[in-house]
Amino acid sequence: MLRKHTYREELEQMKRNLHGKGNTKETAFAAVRVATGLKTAETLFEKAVTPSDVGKLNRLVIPKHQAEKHFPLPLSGDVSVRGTLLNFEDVNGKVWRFRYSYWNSSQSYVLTKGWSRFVKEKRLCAGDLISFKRSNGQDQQLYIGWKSKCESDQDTGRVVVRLFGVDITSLKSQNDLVMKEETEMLSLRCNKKQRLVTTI
Amino acid sequence: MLRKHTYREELEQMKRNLHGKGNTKETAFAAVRVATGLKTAETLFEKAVTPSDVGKLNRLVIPKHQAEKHFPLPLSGDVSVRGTLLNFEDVNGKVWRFRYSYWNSSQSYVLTKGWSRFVKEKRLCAGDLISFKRSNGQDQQLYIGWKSKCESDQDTGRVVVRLFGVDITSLKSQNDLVMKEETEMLSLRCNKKQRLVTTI
DNA sequence: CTATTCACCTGTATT
DNA sequence: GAATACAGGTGAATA
Repeated sequence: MLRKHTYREELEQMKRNLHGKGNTKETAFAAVRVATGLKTAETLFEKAVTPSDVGKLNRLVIPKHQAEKHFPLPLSGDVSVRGTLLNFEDVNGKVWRFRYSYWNSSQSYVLTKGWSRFVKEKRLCAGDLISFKRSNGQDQQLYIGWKSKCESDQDTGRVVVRLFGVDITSLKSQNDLVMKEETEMLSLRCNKKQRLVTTI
Repeated sequence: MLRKHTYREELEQMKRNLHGKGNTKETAFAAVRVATGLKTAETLFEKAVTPSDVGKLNRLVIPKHQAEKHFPLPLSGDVSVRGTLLNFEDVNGKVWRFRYSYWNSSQSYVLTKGWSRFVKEKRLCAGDLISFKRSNGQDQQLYIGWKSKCESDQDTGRVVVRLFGVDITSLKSQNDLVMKEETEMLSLRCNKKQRLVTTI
């Protein structure tokens, strides 16, 4: 099913379709799949966020082993620099820029600046699962995903369902990726209203 | 009783005695008195520690007046620097390095880093009395002392009494300084056993 | 002002 | 036993 070699072509085709004539629903969905690149992104690791990760400390601890394996800090004269910025794209195509650094005092790797905004927008709760992925393509684009620990409550899909009264329960049986793409297409058109709901 | 002018001579004599022939018990006790310098240390001030001082805040508030009088923070361009490190020697000769700084938010002077370890090792409880002293000698060495608010329970002397079954109750009538020096001489020889007891 | 960010710190659980 | 990882904190600086 993976078609890495046609990726760039698909992206170009998507752009043509979106800005040109054939902007059908199906084309748009495909565009999202391509734009987010998740179909060819490998999951680097996942973490169930702790109360502290989503609390007032405004930071996410990256387990050391995963951090050093997947997010090595750039070196400056044989010493890791203080921090750097990492860009992650979410399933909606939104890019999140986080400050990523190492805290000497606690010997731990953390995402700091920008993280609290992600927690707020995604309504992350303790126990929710976040995932970090990297595109297999040339761009090595990083992605960030999230899943409610209880798929049946605060999930994005549910919110949209209640918003528009549209029965898309059948989408639940499909995989999360497709579901989130569908809900994203809805939220793109009704962004403000959804925000109102999601901030209740 | 103070014999400041003979201090350095006494120290030299102590060294000669310790490393030479005459290492009697009395000489050793004198050596401790000299080494700790407490006999010529003046007490700067005392404080009965509060529950917060020995609790989870991991800090000791130094009364402002005493702090500014005795522990002025170094200046850097007419402004007190953020913090500094102060070394205090306890009666056992152990050096405690505390971070000492001023908290703008509470307008108070505090000992932070290192303080909780002192609380734990000395088993400080709310109401216990701590004292700060400074050597009258050239070194201006700082000392820290502590006294249980209830001399008859967890005092260091008592622990040693129970440990070795030696009746040194008479020492109680002497001043704390001498008592602690005596008990120190015992603990120096029986360090491990005492630790076992004091960590019950 | 408040909220966020930053660079520290520590107790506890685990290895 | 010691060393490490990290969840849960802090004050201060900044936006």
